[in-house]
Amino acid sequence: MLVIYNSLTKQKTLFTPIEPGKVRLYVCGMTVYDHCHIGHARVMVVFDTVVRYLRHLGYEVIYVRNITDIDDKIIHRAQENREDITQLTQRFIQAMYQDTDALGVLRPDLEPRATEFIPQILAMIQRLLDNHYAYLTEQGDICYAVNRFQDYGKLSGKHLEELRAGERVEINTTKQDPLDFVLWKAAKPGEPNWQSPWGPGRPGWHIECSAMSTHCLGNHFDIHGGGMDLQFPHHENEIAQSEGATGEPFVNLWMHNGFVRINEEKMSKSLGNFFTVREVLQRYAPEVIRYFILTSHYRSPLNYSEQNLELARQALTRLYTALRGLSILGPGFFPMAESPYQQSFLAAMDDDFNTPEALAVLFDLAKEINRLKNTDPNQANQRGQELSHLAHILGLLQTDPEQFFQQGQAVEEIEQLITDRNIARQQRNWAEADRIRDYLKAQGIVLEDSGQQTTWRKI
RNA sequence: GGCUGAGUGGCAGAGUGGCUAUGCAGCGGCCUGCAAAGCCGUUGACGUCGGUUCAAUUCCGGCCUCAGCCUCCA
Repeated sequence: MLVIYNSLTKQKTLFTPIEPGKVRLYVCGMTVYDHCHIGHARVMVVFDTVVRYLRHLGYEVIYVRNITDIDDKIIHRAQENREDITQLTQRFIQAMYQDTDALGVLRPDLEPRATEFIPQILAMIQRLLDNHYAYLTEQGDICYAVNRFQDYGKLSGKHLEELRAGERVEINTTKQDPLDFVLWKAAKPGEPNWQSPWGPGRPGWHIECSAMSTHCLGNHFDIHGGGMDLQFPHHENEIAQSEGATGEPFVNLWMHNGFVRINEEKMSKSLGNFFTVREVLQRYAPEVIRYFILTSHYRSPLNYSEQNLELARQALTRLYTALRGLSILGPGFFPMAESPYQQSFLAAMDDDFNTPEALAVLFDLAKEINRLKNTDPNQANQRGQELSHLAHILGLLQTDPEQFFQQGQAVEEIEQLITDRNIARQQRNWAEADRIRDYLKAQGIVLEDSGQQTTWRKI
């Protein structure tokens, strides 16, 4: 029985899809004006894991993750670069795919882009105007009238009065209420724009997600996700827009993942303390980054540090070591019916996607495999199969162990040296054998002798 | 100031009203030419002050500290 924490009710509740057996899920994706950083990687990996698990449970999942390809930051960046906007966004969309593919993030089923949904956006704004949730300002913008929406603040636990008290003074505004937000921005000279009944302009940030999610998944769908920082105002505004326009409940369950932190501080663009995925990939295998993300529960903070990445590398090494030398058929094969490991794993994942606990089960399994390797190779293979099967749900352990250990090293040279060393060992020339081993160790290659065989791995 | 969330052993990080989380590191042993890996055993913890209870790290309350949102942000 899958239980998920709902940001809307601030409680864990039994997950019940609107339509039995089907899950409709929307996640706020990237604004494509720069490379993915580790914070983006976390959203991608977390919800990829959610989708993988839902599918494992047998749900038919429609996973939608949008791309924001028009907004202020994109326009500014394009101006800075003296680059065409489409060229800029295309470039970073490609870069995003490189990063997410590396991390084992499966592509969403639908990936709507704001610029491709202008008609739907205009239609929704028109409905909001018709329903008196929106108004035209003197500047020609369309704004959402926050006080018209009864439940405004229900997601973030905020009240209009309190928000107003802390409001910063905005100058030159023609809004009726400082908390009102823009649905449609009238075009300024030189800015990209689209035709609308209210003149040329472009969509505000929040409206695209309302238009795209309801268009792709229907007015009322199961799960909406994103980073914690989107809870307010972005998701709050999405609710106001969608429910205001459709008159139906928008989303049953809101999931928000925690931040990546550096030195007890949020990793963010504005603080400038971020690492891009491609930077980190230069030093760590992609799977290490994925593992690292899954070591902490998705709602907890994730502390980024070189040391923690190193811990992740070592932990993953232990799992791959257990798999080493076994014959694994692939994640689809899993002959065992009743298994205490599988049971614990599923129980952990059923409890709001508790990946740290699920990973702990993988280590229990690894220990069992290591024991069995000497006593019952057949059983060891079976458990190895199980390990691979369960890890697959998390998107882990899907490469060949030797490949993981070798990581693009000059394999032939190393194996020649190992052969040389083993000849020396046969001749009981320990000095020479140790010299070769130390030489390789200095290059980060560790040798392991077992019986007649010598294996190696890159640290 | 308002609203969230968190404080667990050397580090990372789950969890539980009484029973070993897990990984890395440490200690003792097995294995090994010596190692490495692996296996067996083992040390070590729940911010603080009260309350509830036979029993609290786990429930309740106060306090302290930290992070986040309230402005673009995953």
